Amino acid sequence: MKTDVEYKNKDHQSVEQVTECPECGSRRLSQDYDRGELICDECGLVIDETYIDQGPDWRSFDMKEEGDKSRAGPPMSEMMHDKGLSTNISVSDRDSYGKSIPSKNRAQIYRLRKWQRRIRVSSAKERSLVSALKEINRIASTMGLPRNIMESAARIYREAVERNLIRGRSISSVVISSLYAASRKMNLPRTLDEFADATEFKRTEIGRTYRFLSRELELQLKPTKPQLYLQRYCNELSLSGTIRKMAENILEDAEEKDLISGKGPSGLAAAAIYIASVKGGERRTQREIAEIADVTEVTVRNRYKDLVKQLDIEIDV
DNA sequence: AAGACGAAAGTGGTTGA
DNA sequence: TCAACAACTTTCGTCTT
Repeated sequence: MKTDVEYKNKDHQSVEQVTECPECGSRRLSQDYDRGELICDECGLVIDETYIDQGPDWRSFDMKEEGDKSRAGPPMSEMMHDKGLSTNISVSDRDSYGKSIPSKNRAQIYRLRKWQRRIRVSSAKERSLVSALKEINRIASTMGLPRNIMESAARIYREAVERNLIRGRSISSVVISSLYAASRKMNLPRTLDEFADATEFKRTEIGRTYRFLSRELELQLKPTKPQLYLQRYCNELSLSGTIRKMAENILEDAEEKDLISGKGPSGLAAAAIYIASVKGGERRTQREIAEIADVTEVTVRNRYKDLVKQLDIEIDV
């Protein structure tokens, strides 16, 4: 909870200057843009969770080009109801040369603008889409979900609207379920409980709507792998990459022996972390881990006893 | 005193008749 | 709609460090 705070950068100015790992001094850092993280190759420490790709957004095809393309205007985004592509007529009464427009034409321009607005946000569908996208943005921000999840959720929501799946359901329940689905799709899952806590909906409601969306849109998401929780939990417990790797191996073995399916993934992740933390000499109590993973100590206990027994792990407590 | 342990009863959700 | 069911939780007394 305390040690890795120094490495996180709140303001992005200083982010680029990080060239070596504060933990082991290695200069081999890699950027995981999908997760928005800067990670040390040697020890696996997450140096910055909010790393942003500041490179050019296009490949360049020769050396000359490299310098000048760089960032070229806002990217097309699912987060804008028109994907950021529509035209807007300026509000000033000037033409493109900056000369003022004769007053006899002003009325015409005004009408143009009016119609432009109407075309842009035309139907009721469009208008509700705008508010839904705002809602996605709001919830994702409070939960600290990265941009790609928002984009993905927006895509799922759009699809749901197009297929008329909203009928009989509240917009916000579909919004939240889209976010939940997106978080799983992007391999950065949050539990239903986490979404329930961040919103006014109950877990069951979100789950129900999610299953509905999943079926109708054929999202085909596989059950959440416990491994996907390791990164986040280990971070919050200030555990090193070595421990995370150990826990990952344990879960990998468990997966091969078919001990995973049917069990709650967060409980399994918690148990694997507990075993790894004890064996790797960075012990955390069952309670600490249970708290982070949002399960009880008893569950951590039961899962880890299972794993130890079935995988023949020796462990001295 | 804190942590780990495990038994037993309770909870909320799924499934299948 | 109801009962069986599995996973997980709550609670609590006991043992270990």
